[in-house]
Amino acid sequence: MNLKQLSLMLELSQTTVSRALNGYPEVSEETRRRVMDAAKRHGYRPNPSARRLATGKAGMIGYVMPTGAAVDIDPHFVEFLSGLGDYARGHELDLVLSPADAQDEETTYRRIVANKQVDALYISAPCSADKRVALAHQLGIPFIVHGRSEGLDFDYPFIDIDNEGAFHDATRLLLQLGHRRVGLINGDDSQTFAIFRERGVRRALLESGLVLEPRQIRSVAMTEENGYRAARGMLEASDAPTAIVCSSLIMALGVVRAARDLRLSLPGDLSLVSHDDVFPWLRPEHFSVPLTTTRSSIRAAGARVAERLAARISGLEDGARGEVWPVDLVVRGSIAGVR
Amino acid sequence: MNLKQLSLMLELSQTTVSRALNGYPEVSEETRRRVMDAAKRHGYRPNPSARRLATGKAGMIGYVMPTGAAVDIDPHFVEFLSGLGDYARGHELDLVLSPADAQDEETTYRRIVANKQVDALYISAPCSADKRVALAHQLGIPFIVHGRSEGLDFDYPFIDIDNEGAFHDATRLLLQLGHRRVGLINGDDSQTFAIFRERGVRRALLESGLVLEPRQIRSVAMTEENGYRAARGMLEASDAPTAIVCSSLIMALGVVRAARDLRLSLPGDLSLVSHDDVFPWLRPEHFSVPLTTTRSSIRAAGARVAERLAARISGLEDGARGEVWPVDLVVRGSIAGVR
DNA sequence: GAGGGCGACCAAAGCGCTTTGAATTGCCGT
DNA sequence: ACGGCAATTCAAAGCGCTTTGGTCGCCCTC
Repeated sequence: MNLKQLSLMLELSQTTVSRALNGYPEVSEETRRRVMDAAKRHGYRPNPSARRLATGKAGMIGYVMPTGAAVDIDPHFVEFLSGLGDYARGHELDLVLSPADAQDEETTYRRIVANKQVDALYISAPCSADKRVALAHQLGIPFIVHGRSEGLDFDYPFIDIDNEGAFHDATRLLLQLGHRRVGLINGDDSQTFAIFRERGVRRALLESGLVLEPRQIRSVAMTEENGYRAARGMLEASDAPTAIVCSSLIMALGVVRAARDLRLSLPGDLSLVSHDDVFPWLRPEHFSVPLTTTRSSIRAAGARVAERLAARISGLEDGARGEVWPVDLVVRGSIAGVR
Repeated sequence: MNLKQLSLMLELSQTTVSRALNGYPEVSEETRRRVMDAAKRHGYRPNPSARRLATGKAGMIGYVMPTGAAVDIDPHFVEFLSGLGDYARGHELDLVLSPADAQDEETTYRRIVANKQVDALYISAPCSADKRVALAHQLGIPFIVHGRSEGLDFDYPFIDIDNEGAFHDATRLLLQLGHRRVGLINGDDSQTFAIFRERGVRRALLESGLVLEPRQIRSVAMTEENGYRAARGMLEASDAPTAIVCSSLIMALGVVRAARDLRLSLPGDLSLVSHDDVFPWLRPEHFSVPLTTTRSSIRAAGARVAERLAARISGLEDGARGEVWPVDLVVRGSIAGVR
């Protein structure tokens, strides 16, 4: 059943039927009702390929996915995707993942924009002066950044959590508990979120007249093993921290293991705070010692990104508004006053 | 630059240019070279929307992603995706994720097939007599199942790992070490992989004249917490198992935690084997006691699925060949002879 | 030398929509 | 009675490809 057949059946022109269906005002209410009705009855659905060709709109949102043998997709991504899907489902928005060579994402961005394969895209895990953000901006495709990029000479729309505030507050709490040597086990510091978190820790320390020693900070890919190594490295040193702030639950697993290997008890010998993106399959309250966390649902962020992308596509949103979400600090058993 | 301009420029018809570009034989080699050359020089790329409308082929592969507030996407998915992307990248194949109401995926399947939004799709985590597999088969769209479904009255193409063999071998090894009470902490047993794994354990036990008691088996969603609960439940019982086989590393984390809480040492008091899908961020060799695992890279499976989907799209593959991959049994410190 | 076959190319008809520009109608004011 | 105007409707021209159904030479065969 295509438009032609439907219009023949209704004894109307394709124009009128098309307009009726797409809510244009210049069609009488009665006609619209008739058309809508017939369309529903015959299960007519406009062919998206044809519509795409005619309008240039794809009805899809895109994500350029870096791939390569050495590239590991962040497990956070799947939770983000859940959220995106939650929203997109109700709006018949599909998501297209375009795999790209991690060394050369630009080609892929250019391709999907030139081909009009998607109406909007989102960019995740930006670094400073992120090339992709600059490119999307320059190509003029609607986009939302999940996270922030610093050092670009234009504004852009984003949603991010208050990483600096979260880590500041976590660190301040530890300081209030009497800790003086606080270590930071951070994610890869080419990424903005890690920079902000470090900044938060530093600011809190500074407020107490302390500084973050280079030995007390590690920036690594967020795996269990890296968490372990980083923690061990710090904890075996002579000026071992009495508290550690850590950027992901997965690394926190490694930190806990390191503490155990070194016969340090939590929270007696070591206080630990981790950021928690809220995975259903690994919860801080179920660690052997329940973990104090800075918590923000990455899934909720996914849903919000989808919502804003949809708004941008339909012209309901424009401009460069950035949204920064506050982060919960959830206190559990893994922190205590310093001995 | 579109086909028309290019053909004008070359003083050839659109037909000939199109054929030259698409490798049809009825164009002279010289002309083809000229065309190819000009296309490259002017950066001509056929408009995919137009091509789609004309051919009905989308140049994309699809995945219907169940979503909903209560639905958690499996973290395995992201690794699978990595693999898929690794292959797809080299072939300019994009993946479209169509979010669907987990209660009613059929509507979404029908939509994407009717709209010809994708040329082929893959189906993951099938259950017995999986509706989606039946539907894809019936709708006649090329597809590959990652995993298997039993109880369908037709054959279909799939790739799966030898879950039964893996769990059989793991269990047999434990039996050879003298264990007589082996527990199984399995994934949700509506899914085929869990059924096969259980079958493998049962078979191995049977070969030693043993049976798997209902108390010694748990089928749960694969979270850390569920692993913990299941292990605790088993280990606190009077006929506690001396060895546990477990379906995922994440659950194994919970099992280890339970053992620790109960002051059971690994492998002294409890032997543990887990299945390992090979995540970069959580490795069995880095558990406090290195874990013996049945190992199979889910990422490799993703790449293979993409490869076969591409082959199906281009007509290089058809029929219902199923591929079953062997699984490594990697022995590490978490198992020992029974005391 | 007529007929057939073949290699190379082309004009035009789709694919199924949206959108432009125009036509038709009824109604109002003057 | 007539021009003007708003409300509806329409025919046809795109969108940029692929594919059908040719044409046009040219060589080969009998």
